[in-house]
Amino acid sequence: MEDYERNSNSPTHDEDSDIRKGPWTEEEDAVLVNFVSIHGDARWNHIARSSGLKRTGKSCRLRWLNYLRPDVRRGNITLEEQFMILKLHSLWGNRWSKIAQYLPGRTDNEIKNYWRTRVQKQAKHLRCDVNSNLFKETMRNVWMPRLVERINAQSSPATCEKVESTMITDPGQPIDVPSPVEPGYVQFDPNHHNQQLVPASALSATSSNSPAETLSDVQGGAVNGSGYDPVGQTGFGEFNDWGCVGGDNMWTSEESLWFLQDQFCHETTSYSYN
DNA sequence: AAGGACTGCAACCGCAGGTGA
DNA sequence: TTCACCTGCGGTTGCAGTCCT
Repeated sequence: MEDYERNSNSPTHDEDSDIRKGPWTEEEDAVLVNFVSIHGDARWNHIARSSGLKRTGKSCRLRWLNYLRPDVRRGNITLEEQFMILKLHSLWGNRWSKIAQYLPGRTDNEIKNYWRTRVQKQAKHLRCDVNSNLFKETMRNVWMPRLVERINAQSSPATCEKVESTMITDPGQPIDVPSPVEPGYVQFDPNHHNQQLVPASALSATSSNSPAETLSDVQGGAVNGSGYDPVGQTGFGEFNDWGCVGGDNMWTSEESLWFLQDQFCHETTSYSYN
């Protein structure tokens, strides 16, 4: 995506003013980074005016927070981060900035994009609203347990206890709220029984460097094993982990729920449901 | 090979809340 | 108290890259 910015045409100018819009250039980035390093990341309108950048303060702030900030993490959303997003979204809804506080280095914009492009896509394929009970049930009872399986599978038994039933929360029960983590650290313990801080660098070294460990992999890997999202693109006529059938044979919500309940019976052999 | 469809994500927009004069 | 300005947030858009037919 960096290429997108670097290769795209130069930013446009507002007709009425001299304000630039569109992708940032390397030169603009350099100016902004230099200016923020000297004057700090506050008073964005002042920065915009004083730096000579023909950008609005809002634009400068956004560019800094979402891209130029030194601690911003880029790359795939890890399994742990996916779990946190699902869990926190079930608590707070579209409070992206609040959710982002619990995912160090991830921006609200990135999380928002993740939700819209990955999660809402699944709701679409289930033919249900992302806020519907059916979708929430699917997320809680199918997707999150699978994430846990994957997380456990990639964790060393010596260093990470098997994640057990209590992380799969009862729909009627509140989910325990984790605490915001200190910058530069990633906190992950789905149970919150073994709260621990793990250096973000360590986590990214193990998880984010694995391109296949994406949501789509979690969704379809067990069935199709292709590494390519079978739900969003292909997988017609095949069951996927969301308990629906793609393409023209898409299940109705009722059928999905029926499958889900059946699936859930199997899930509970591994995860007891409190 | 070509072109249409789809995807992912950076960036913009509008609004609300906070703050200070 | 009111107004103007600033900041932050969530929603939306635009577009390059990728995939599919």
